[in-house]
Amino acid sequence: MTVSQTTDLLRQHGLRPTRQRIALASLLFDGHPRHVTAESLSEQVKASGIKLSLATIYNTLHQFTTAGLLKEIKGISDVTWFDTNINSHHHFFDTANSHLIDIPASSITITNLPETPEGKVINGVEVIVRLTDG
Amino acid sequence: MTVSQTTDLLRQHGLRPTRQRIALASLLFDGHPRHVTAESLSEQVKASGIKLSLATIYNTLHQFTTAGLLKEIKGISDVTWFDTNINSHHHFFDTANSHLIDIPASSITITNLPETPEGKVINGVEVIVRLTDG
DNA sequence: ATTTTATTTAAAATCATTCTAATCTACTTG
DNA sequence: CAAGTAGATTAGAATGATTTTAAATAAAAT
Repeated sequence: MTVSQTTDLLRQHGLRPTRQRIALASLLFDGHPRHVTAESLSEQVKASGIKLSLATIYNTLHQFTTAGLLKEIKGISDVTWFDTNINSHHHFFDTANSHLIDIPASSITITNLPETPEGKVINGVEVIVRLTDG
Repeated sequence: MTVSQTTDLLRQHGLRPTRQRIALASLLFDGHPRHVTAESLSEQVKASGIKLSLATIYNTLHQFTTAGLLKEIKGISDVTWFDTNINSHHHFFDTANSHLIDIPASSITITNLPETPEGKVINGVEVIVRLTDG
């Protein structure tokens, strides 16, 4: 993606095409699917000789997410939950009040899962159904 | 559950029945399913007039988890991930190296999901298939 | 060119969680 | 039952991810 294409992309999403956003968008939207953390992206940025503050990387990742250019993989809030139900099961997570509700394992069927990568085994499957006020 | 029953439960799982563990086990294993964070449990503890350090609550939650009395709801590690794939899809999470691999949404089927609670709507479904070296 | 408004940044702050090192308590052995 | 020892608890410091603050800078509008 050229700088001018990146500029257009940013403008189309209501974001000023700053030097920093252009640099990050160029790294992120090269056509290959990519999973990044603020830290991993910061390392890529450094490796490519650009200097950006970590705060800007956090800001930009959130702005891109709000703009619909990225998706945040959320899990269940940012704290660790423990469950007295030790059987295999899943959860509703009510984002309005951070409450969890159990979903029986029997409610979820997984079909045509891609092959697990060579040398790896499945250790657990966790399904989170995120609820908001309707 | 009586104190002596709680004591037995702890011993059966190789844990010394200390005052603190008995207090926490009594709160947690009252027969009702329960979802707690260290913080929420700490508040319950305070509300019931007992004094325990937060470090002990963290220690104990992990010990109970290791002993198989609790299950930790893990999500994807402890950092926030962003994905350039904005379509609905799911993930393998390789715990050995913290790598994510996309799973197409079409691979997962959800059946007989319990009714969503009154006034709530489903905002998203996230499936995490945890991988370990096998 | 000037002004307005948004963006970036370094540094401090925050929040969940873990670590440290000292004290204490449960279990074991004499 | 009295010590001893291994394990547990704790306050407080440390850590690590993320957010906030407030000042400096850059983009857009006039």
